[in-house]
Formats: sequence, C-alpha cells, structure tokens
Amino acid sequence: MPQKVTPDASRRSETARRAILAAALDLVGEVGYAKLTIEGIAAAAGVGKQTIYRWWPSKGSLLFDAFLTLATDGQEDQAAALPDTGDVMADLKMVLRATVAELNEPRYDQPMRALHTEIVHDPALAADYAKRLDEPMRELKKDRLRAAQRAGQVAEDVDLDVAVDMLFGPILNRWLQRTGPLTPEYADRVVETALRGLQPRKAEQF
Amino acid sequence: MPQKVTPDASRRSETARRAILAAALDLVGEVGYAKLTIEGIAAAAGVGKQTIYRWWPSKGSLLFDAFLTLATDGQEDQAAALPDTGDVMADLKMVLRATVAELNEPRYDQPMRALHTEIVHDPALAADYAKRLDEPMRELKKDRLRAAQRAGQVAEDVDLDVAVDMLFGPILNRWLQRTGPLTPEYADRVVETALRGLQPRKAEQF
Amino acid sequence: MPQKVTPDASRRSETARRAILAAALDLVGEVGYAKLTIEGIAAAAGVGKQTIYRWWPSKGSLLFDAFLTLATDGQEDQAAALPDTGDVMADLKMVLRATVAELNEPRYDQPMRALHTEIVHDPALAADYAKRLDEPMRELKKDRLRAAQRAGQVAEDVDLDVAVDMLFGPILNRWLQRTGPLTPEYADRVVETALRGLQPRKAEQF
Amino acid sequence: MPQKVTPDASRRSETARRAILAAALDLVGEVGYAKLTIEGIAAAAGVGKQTIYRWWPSKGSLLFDAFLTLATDGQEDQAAALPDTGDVMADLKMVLRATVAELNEPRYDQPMRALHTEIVHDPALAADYAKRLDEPMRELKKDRLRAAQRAGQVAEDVDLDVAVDMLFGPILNRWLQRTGPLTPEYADRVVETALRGLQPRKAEQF
DNA sequence: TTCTAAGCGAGACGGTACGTCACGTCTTGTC
DNA sequence: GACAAGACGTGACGTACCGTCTCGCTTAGAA
Repeated sequence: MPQKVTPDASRRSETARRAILAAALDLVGEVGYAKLTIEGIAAAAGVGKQTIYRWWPSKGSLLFDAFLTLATDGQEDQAAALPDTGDVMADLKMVLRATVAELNEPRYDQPMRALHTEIVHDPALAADYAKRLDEPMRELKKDRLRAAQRAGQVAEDVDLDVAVDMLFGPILNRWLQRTGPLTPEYADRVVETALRGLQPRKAEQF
Repeated sequence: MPQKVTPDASRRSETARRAILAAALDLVGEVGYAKLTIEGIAAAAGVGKQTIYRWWPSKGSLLFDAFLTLATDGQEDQAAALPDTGDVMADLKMVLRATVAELNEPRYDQPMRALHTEIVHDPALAADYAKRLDEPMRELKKDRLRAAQRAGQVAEDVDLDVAVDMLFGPILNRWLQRTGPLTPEYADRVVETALRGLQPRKAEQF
Repeated sequence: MPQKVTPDASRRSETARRAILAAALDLVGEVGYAKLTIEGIAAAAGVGKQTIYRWWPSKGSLLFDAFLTLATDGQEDQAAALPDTGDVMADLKMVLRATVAELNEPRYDQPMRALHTEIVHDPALAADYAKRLDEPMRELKKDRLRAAQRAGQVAEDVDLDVAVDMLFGPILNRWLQRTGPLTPEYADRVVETALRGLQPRKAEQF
Repeated sequence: MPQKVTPDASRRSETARRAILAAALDLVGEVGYAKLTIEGIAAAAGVGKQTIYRWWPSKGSLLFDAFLTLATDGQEDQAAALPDTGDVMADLKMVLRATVAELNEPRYDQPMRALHTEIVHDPALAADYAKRLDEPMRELKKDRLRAAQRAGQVAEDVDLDVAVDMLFGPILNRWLQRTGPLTPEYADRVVETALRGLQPRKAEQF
C-alpha cells in the first residue's frame, strides 16, 4: 500500500504556488544557492513549510519550476523560432551573444547556477531539465541549422546535436567554471571557429 | 588579541592529512555530495573536526585537495605531454576518448561532480581550479594543437583557447547535465566535427 | 460579520457523535494519552476534523464526554445506591474493592489517566468533572455513610466529605502516582484504618 | 551495538544545566504546562536544544530535575525530621497545613501540576518520583507516626503507609482535582478524622 | 633532557535548518 | 446547514551538522 498519497491538485492554492516560486527566485538571487533554505522561502512567501513539501519533492524541483516561470514569463508565444536572415553565421552570433547576455544578467545568474548544481547531483531532475528546458531550445537551434543545411551553408553530414553542443557547450562551461571572461567577442569567436572548423582550407569560400 | 592564529605547518600531521583526504574521497563516493559532511569525514578519518577546520577553509577546498590527490596519484611525472603521432584527428580522438572514460569511471564521477558544484558557487575556488587543474591541462592541449598548426593540420588563425573549449566543453556538459549518453563514439564525432567545421567544403581534402 | 456561529444541535449527526466518542476511547487505549490527536480521532471515526471542533471546545471535553459514555454505558439505572447490608465496614470494603478493580481494568486505565491529566490543567473541565462525575458518586457514598451514622456505626460529628476523601483519596493517588501496588487488600486496609482511626482505643468495640 | 552513546558527564556545562532548570521553572509558571516547550526552554535559557536533549530523555525528567532543584534549594540540611512536640495531632496539623500552604503557593503550583501530569503517564518517571521525592518524605512522616506509636498516641497495629496515604491523599487529590477549597481548616479536619476514625467511641478519651 | 607549546582526538556547546506532525481555520462539493 | 475531505498558515518536534570552544594527550623543538 502506498503511504505517500498524492495531494489533490484541484484544491491547490494558486496564490501560494506563485508566492513560493517568486520567493525562491528572489531569495536565491539575494543570498545565493548555498544559503537558500526551504524555511527561508516559506517565510518570504508567507507560506507554511508543509505547503512547499506537499507540492515539491526536493529543493531542486522547486528551483526548476521557479526557473521555468522565469524563463517563460512574458514570452507567451514561447520563442517561435530562432532568427533566420539567410546568413547562418550572423544569426548564430546573435543567438550566442544573446545567450551570453542572459548568463551575465544578474537576475538569471544565481538561479541558473543553483539549478545546474541540483541537476549535477539529481539524475531525475536532470532528465526533467533535458526534456522540458534543454530539448525545446535544442530543437529550435537544430531547426535553424537544418535550414542552413538546406541553404548549403552547413554540411549535410553534420550531426546537429554535436553541432549544438559545440556551439553552446563552450559558453556554458566558461560561465559555470569561470575559466575566462564571458564576452560577446568570445561568442563570435566560437561561432566562427565552429563553422569554419580547425583545419585549414585549400580554397576559402567564405 | 589575535583570534585567528596561522597554524604551524611544520607540525602538521601527515597521517591525519592523508586520512582526511582519503576519507573525503571514499565518502563522497559512498554517500554522494549532498550527504557529505565534515563531521562524517572527521569520523571516517578518525580525526577531530578541528583538525579539518584548522587546515581547510571550506568543504570545497578540501574536496579540491582530495581531487588533486586522486588526479596526481600514480602519475609521478604528471603527464608530460599529449600523444603526438602526427595525425591530429587520431590523437584528439584518443584524448577525448580517455576523458570520456575517466568521467565514466565511478571512482571519479562523484568527486568530480562534487568539485564542480563547489566551483560553480565559489569564485575563489574556481580561480584555484582554473589555475591548478584546468590551466596545466589546457596548456598540454594547446601544445598539441600548436604542433598541429606547425604541421599544417590546424589553421594558423584559430584561437586555441576556443578550440580547446569547443573540443572538451561538449564532453563536460554532456557529463554534468546528462543530456545524452557519454560514449567514445560521441567523442569521435566531436573531434571530427570540430576539425572539419560545420560549413561544407568546395574541395574535400581528406 | 459574526465569526463564531453556534451550531444547530438539531441537525447534529448522532452517528458521527458516537463514532467520535468510540474512536477517542479506542485510540486513547491503543496509543495512550500523549499520542492522542484530534486528527487521529477524526480519521479513526471516519469523520472530518471540523465535526469535532464544531461540537467540542477542547480535547479534554471530548475526553470527558467519551469517559461519561464509558461510565454510563450498560448501566441504565445509573447506580441507584451503594450496597447496604447493615455492616458498613463490609460494604465499604466492597465498594473500594470495586473501585480498585475498575482502576486496574485496562479498558478504563488510559481514558481515566487522560481525563485526570486534562482536569489537572483545566479548571473549567475540573468544575465540570466535579459536578457531573464526582458529585453524584460522592453523594451516593455520603448517603451510605449517613445511613451508617443513623445505625450508630459512624460518629455523628464526622464531616462526610472528609470521610469520603479519606477513603477514596488514597486509592486514587496510589493509582495515579503508582506509589505502590493497588490491591484489594490495600482497599481493605484503608477501610479498616479509616473506620477505626489511628489512635488506640481503651475499650475495643469492634 | 548500542547506537545511543551516553554523553561524557565530566564535560557537562554546569552553567547550561542551571540555566535550563531555572528557565523550565520560570516558563512553566508563566505559560503553564500545556504551552511549555523544549524550544521555549532552550531559548529562555540561552542554550541549544540539543543540550537539553543530550542530558534529559524527556520533558518529564527535565521537569523532575527542575522540581528537585526547587524543592532542595535553600534547605541544605534537607528537612531533618518532622516536628515532635509530643502532641501528634497538633504536629500533624502543622505538617498538613504546611503542605496545604505549599500547594497554594503560586511558585509551586504549576511546576507540581506539570510534574504530576508527566508522572501519571510515564511509569519510569513515576518510579523515579516515588524513590527520590515521595519515599524520603514518606519516611519522615512514618518516623513521626512511629514515635507516636511509642508514645501510645497511635495504635500499634496501624499500617503506617496506609496512615500516611490517608492523611496526605485527600489533600493532594483536592488540590489536583479542585474538588473543593484547599484550606488549613480542611487540613485540620482530615487530621482529626484520621486520628479518631469514623466509628463512634463508647468512652471518649480525649 | 627537560620543558613547553603546538597539533591532535574527542566531543560539548549555541545555533540553524531539516522534514514531519498536529494544531485549529478555511474552502469545496455532497447529501 | 451539517458533513467528509483535506489544503492552508502556524509552530513545535527531535535530529543532523555547522563552526567554535575547551579538555587531556602526545610529541616535537628550544632551553
């Protein structure tokens, strides 16, 4: 017999839910991930701790929801597609510059770091993240690259997942590990290098 | 009255130091990062808590030292250089496959995840990591790429830091975020894609 | 706006009332007073918590009602009078032995202890107890003693309240505080000692 | 293997111990037993909760110690003996009046009620109470009655334990249950009735 | 070689947060 | 409108660790 009954979601207080997510974001920004406590979130949200424990299995999943809210808010249409001016390099530079800008945005910095920490140690959360945040974004990126393939700007035999990793992985790592400054210029360089490849070319086509 | 006396390193017990580092590695492997406690490490090492607090300013720096021990042990010469058979693609595949293998090694997995978590939230530790672990490895990688440049296998105008990030970033990210399986084949694909670039070529050269 | 509406007793569910009282008695016997909770009683009775809070102001008063039910059940005539065989000592021994037997009865033990605990800390409940449980029983006891006075077996100038206290107080205390075994023999001894008094007699009259 | 290691009493902080006992007494007097919390005591004593849990297994045993402190403080010689003027009735009246006065003393009232509540539900604590508080007092009372027996003022065949119960039981009950006012006159009446007994006498001797 | 001051193990201490339990109130839908 | 159900804000529970602080006990380097 299951002893942990699922609560009745239909009775859930929307007010409380929103207050909790907002408080979580505010607090992680203020005090950082290390000092982020459930107790603190509950207090800041004017909510009982139990109301948090009732609806979220872990701090990580709360953080995840909070982050989703942050990412989704304001963009109802939810980013239909990446820009396509016909020039794949220019478009990619724009996207990577936007990514860099977002990561440098204080409002996003702490929550994203917190979320990444949880993901690293919680495979279930990682799966959720992969499915609900990474996957959609990745598809948009792959869509743009597919268009570039059709336009003859990206080789047909390129594994687009690898391509996406190669474009965004360096950015994310540099941000997480602070191995160097995360600038628009760096984003440009990554795009250029990824597109052209490391090997020299006999005949330039650019 | 001075309240923070620098301890006299000459009197430091080497036995205790080693026991603590070993216990930290063992424990992080057994119980994971989230349940890793100073108290637990002290108990496992048969050591007083104060002995830990005396020599390490934070759990992260202890983890860092423990990790250093792990990485250094057994390889006295400390990895003189990366292999250079003259074929840069083959060599890079070997190195990335080795990296993948290491990340998949259970003995390394938990400690590295723990260390990365600390790095994400502690800039000072991140600087230490960049300087003492990332930097030396990065130099070796750049050395190999420089050799490839001299051999005409890598373009002269490539930013080698970007190149290294583009090769290893995808691997590290996939491991940290579990966005996909981390296989030798994936490593190969990354190397191939990075070398050739995403753009098509007018005249194939290989 | 009125916030405390008196509930309409005519609509009260007799089924729920009985289920609650029965559940309270069962539970206090099973888990003891310390772990007796309103939530537990409601669950055991298959009743909403509000139904309890609607009809009882405190756990003590619920316990009191439950205890009344227990004491009243089965004896419809409600103990018309104490036995009167003409021999006051024999009769009192019988009554005290019955009291001892009841207190040793597991079914009564926990509920009575629980009730006494509440009484000790709740003067209002104590008054209720005194009026509705203690008083009637005390009157029966005093009636028997009055009969004994008329029969010349008890002195005319004895304060009957004191007499009752002196007979039943020791029993109750020994039970509550477990200062010694609560046996029928002890009951006999109390009766004998109370009747004869502590002082020696010049001429025995037994 | 026992997992609950006994703490090292030699390292115990006397300051903390005293602060806790004092805070417990203060608080139980201020807020009453029902609202007495470990957390509150710890806060009032300026002590961590763990320090209480480390040294006392239950709230009851803490209350017991606190009460012992209260009862012992100031009377170093610890009540050598009860008064013996040669007149047992007068002496007993004095003792019972003192008992009544103590029970009516606000400083003692709440702590004693609290302690009694715990005793009622905790046999182990009851045994402790019987041994360390009840027993010594009982012996003093029995000593006085034994002297009275030697003086021919109390019958030789009286069970002194029963006698003590008969004298003090009524007082304690009336106080706990508030079945009536607890006055010096009531104490006198109990003594008189207990000594003379309920039965009439053929030849009065006093 | 003795003294003495440091590091050491142990662990008690004042704290903070944990995750759970029950409180008493409130709301929702059923009878 | 009483009822079963149960979510809510509140607050205490007892536990786990935090980082600091003594305690004796070795154990080395200066006297």
